[in-house]
Amino acid sequence: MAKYDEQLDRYFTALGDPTRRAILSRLARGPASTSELAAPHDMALPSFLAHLRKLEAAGLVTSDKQGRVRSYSLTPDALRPAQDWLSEQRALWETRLDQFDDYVTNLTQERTDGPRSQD
Amino acid sequence: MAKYDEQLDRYFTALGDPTRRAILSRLARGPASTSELAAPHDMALPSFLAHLRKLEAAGLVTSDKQGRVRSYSLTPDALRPAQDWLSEQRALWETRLDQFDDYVTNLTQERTDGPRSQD
DNA sequence: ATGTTACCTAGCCATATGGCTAAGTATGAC
DNA sequence: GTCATACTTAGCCATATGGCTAGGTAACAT
Repeated sequence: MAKYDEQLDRYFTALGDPTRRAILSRLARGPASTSELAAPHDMALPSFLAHLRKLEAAGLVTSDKQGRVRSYSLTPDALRPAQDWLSEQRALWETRLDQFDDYVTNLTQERTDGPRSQD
Repeated sequence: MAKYDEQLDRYFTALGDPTRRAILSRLARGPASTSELAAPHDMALPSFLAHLRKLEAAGLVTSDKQGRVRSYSLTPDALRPAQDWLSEQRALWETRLDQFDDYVTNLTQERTDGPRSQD
């Protein structure tokens, strides 16, 4: 499964930067224009715009330009995919940690010197 | 809050790569050695090792070397922080989307021409 | 002791990322 | 029309990232 999910790449990569997470937190308090968003960040505007573009490419925010002002807001269900992926993984491997626990117990008791390739 | 959470940076950045997510999925099926993990990836070993190191630096996996074999396994609660951050953000902004809805309604009714800088 | 296996280190290279300045475009104000 | 505002584009630069080969080092096998 998963034929190389580039969207998920952009997603997590976008979240892996403090400036971008700060933007998201700020937007959580309501929509804002480019310059409003940029103000607290000590960074030239073009550099800042690059972050906004990445967030938008990742589907985390959307923007709408009216006149000369571009307004950004959070994409409503944007974090769902990440949460889904994470909880899926977590479920998978918590199950597995249990099974592994079994396996080790088993091994200790039986002393079967086999490899663990159980793929 | 959040005085620049570098761990969260490493975390999300580590997840933002298909090879590394594949490693995690593989490990969800049980611990494995370096070469077992590397096998399905068409990549030179040193390049692959770099991914493993990033996952470990992010706290997503742990490793243990016995003899000449290093075995990797998932860090049990590793995905919690990411999940927590995500659901916190989501809660925040879903609340806010409601509040914003209120705000807009209010604005439409009262016609108060105030700025929205409420940070 | 010699060889093989399994991993590690060092160093190189190409591209991506994240920052900058300078200059351009388009809208709103006068 | 002229000017200020609010982005946007273009192009430069330094560092980080992700890949490679070549050559270790340490453990197991013979």
